[in-house]
This record gives sequence, structure tokens and C-alpha cells, in this order.
Amino acid sequence: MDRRQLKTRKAIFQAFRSLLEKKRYDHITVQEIIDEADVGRSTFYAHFETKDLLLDAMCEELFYHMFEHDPCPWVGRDADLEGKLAHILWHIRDSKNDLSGILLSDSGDLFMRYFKSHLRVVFEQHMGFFKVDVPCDFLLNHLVGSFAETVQWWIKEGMKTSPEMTAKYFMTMTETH
Amino acid sequence: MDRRQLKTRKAIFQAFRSLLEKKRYDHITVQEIIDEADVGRSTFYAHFETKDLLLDAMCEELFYHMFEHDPCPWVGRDADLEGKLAHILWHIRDSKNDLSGILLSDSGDLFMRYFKSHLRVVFEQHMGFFKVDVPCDFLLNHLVGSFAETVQWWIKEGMKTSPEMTAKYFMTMTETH
DNA sequence: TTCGTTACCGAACGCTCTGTTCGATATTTA
DNA sequence: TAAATATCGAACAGAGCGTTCGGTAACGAA
Repeated sequence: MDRRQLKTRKAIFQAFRSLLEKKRYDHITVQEIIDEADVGRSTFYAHFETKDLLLDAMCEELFYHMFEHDPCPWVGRDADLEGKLAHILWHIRDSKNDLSGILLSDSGDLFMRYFKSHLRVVFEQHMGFFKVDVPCDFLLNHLVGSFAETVQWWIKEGMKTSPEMTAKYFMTMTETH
Repeated sequence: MDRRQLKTRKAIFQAFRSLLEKKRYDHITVQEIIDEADVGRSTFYAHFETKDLLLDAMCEELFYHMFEHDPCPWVGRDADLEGKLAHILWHIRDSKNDLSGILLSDSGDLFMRYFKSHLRVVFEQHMGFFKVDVPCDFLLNHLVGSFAETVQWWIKEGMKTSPEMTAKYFMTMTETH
């Protein structure tokens, strides 16, 4: 990939992230993005057809490492659920892209939607763990939603508790004694 | 209130709701709303300064009855939590404003935010019921988020299970045996 | 019914943003 | 070095925004 392309792409992402912390997604204009990124108008449209597709691309990049690659050293691919969840929290806290700021922004729900769709896959692999007398799809939906809420709460509180402890809180709420 | 005002307000709300089922909130233009509502441009702005304030006003109206007034006949003000939750579900299902369609639309998250803020108050009155070893604000956040997820799941599945049964599902997930 | 009040209409306004085009310029890769 | 290509920047038509204002029609009170 041409270095110029990477540089432009990075500048746009950075500008976009910066704006997202100041105002809501649907109030951000392409004009503002290219001003902030210091990029030509036509250049922006050469990279992204629309603002929505820019959002898609950024989500792809934000969550790629968290769910697919670059695993936390102390968590293997066959870790237990609690370990995996702690890993996700660890990743959010130490993200270089200020992921926590984005998830908590006024447009956080937009990113939460992507986040949840990835979480769903994780939980699907551990459904056997939960033995409750409710419909299976209800349970899955519940777990994904609950953990997403847990993450939001955790960030809002300044991520004071450790990833491990936070994951434990969540598991406590879902335990089937 | 002047009949003309009520008629206009109703037409705008109706048009807005109709559009929300077809496309995302931030893709809806004021132009489309006034076309659909068959209302003059200046008339719209006489009622609502911005599209965001229209959203606010509509949420106010949508959730007013659910949380404050017009209680379901078989649920008193001092009902237990499960009863209150069932009442809320009952209200969503039988709403004349197609509340379920709105909550499930592409912009459902916007309305969920309002919904959750009201739910918070309800759960706050019943925190004594839950005895779990996690921080109190974590617990409250968890309950509100979980129930919101439950509602979303319920609507998506076509509201097949009864409000009572659905409330029971939820309580099952949060029981502290 | 009458009459003063008030809400609506509709056209027009300057403005901002959109998404596209194109030739000139600068950078990169081979 | 040379060919390819990414960026720039200006310009464009089109759409939406939010406001203004005079004319019209519906309203509510007497």
C-alpha cells in the first residue's frame, strides 16, 4: 500500500476520532473531517464513499485486534470465558486508539453495535457453561447485552477495577449456583 | 391548546414515526418530514426548533404513559418489581404509537437511551431485593441494561411470550438463589 | 354571528454541506 | 530515471437548513 494512502487514511481516522469526542456522529460533517485532517476534499472521497463507510472501516480496524489477533500474552485461544472477557477489557483499557473514549462518547452506541456483534461470537462458544431454564437465544442475547453494559459502566467509572475483577463481577451476575 | 396546533403536531409525529421505520434517524431530513406530514416549512419550525428537539418531544410523549400514568388495571403503584416490568411490556405491546416498531428500528438505540433513563428510576426503588456481592451502581446499571436487552429480544422475536412470562425470564436471570 | 386573535401557508432568502470532475503538482515504486 | 498514482484545489450543480414576511383561513370568546 502506498505510503501516501496510509498517511491520509490515518489522518482521517485521527480527525474522525478527535471529532467524535467533541460532538455526535450525525452532527459531524465531511467538511469538518477534511478540515481537521488537513486533507483535500476529493482525497477524502477517494478513500471513503460516505461518512457511514468511514465509520465501518474504522470499526473494522478498532475491533480487529481485540477479537481476532494480537492476543494478550497471558490468555491463550482456548482460555475460559472469564479469561477471554478479561482480555477484552485489558485491550480496551490499553488501546492506543482511545477506544474507551469512543465507546463512551455521545455516539458510543454506534460502536457498541459492532462490539456486540463480535461479542456474540465469543459467547456462542461458551453457551454450554450456562444452565438456566430460559430460551437459548434469550440467554445469548442477555449475556452479550449484559457484558456490553458492564463495559460501559466500567469505562464510565474510570476503569478503576482491574480487568480481572471486572470480569469476575460480570460472572457473578450470571452465575447459576 | 388550539385544535390546529394539535393537528399539526400529530401529523408531524406520525410522519416522523413513519419515516423512522423506513430509514435511520440521521438520514431523515426536515424536508422529508414536512413532505410526509404535508405541513408548511415555517410551520414545522414554529413547533420544533430542530430535529433533535422533535425527537425529545416525541420520546416524552411515548414514554409518559408507560412510566407515569395510565397504569395497567391489574398493576398498582406498589406492585412488586416483576409486576411493574410486566406492566411495561404490556404497554409496549399494546401501544397505539407502534412503540415496538420504533424501539426495533435502525434508530432504536436513540429511544433505548430514553427508555433506560426511565427504567433506572424503577429499579432504584427495588435495589433492596437484590443481594449480590458487587458494587451497587454496577448492579443498578446491570439490571437496567439487561432488562432493556430483554425488551429488545422480546420485540425482535415477535412478542410471542406473554409479558408476564417474559418478566419471569428476566427475573430468572437476576435471581440470587 | 361577529370579531379579534392566532396558526398555517408558501415563496423567497443566504448559507452550508454534498458528491463529483479535472488538470496541475508532488510523491512513490520499480 | 521514468512511469504510475495519490493528492491538491478550485469549481460545479444540487439539496437541505433555518429564517423572514405578507396573505389566508381557522379558531374561540363574546
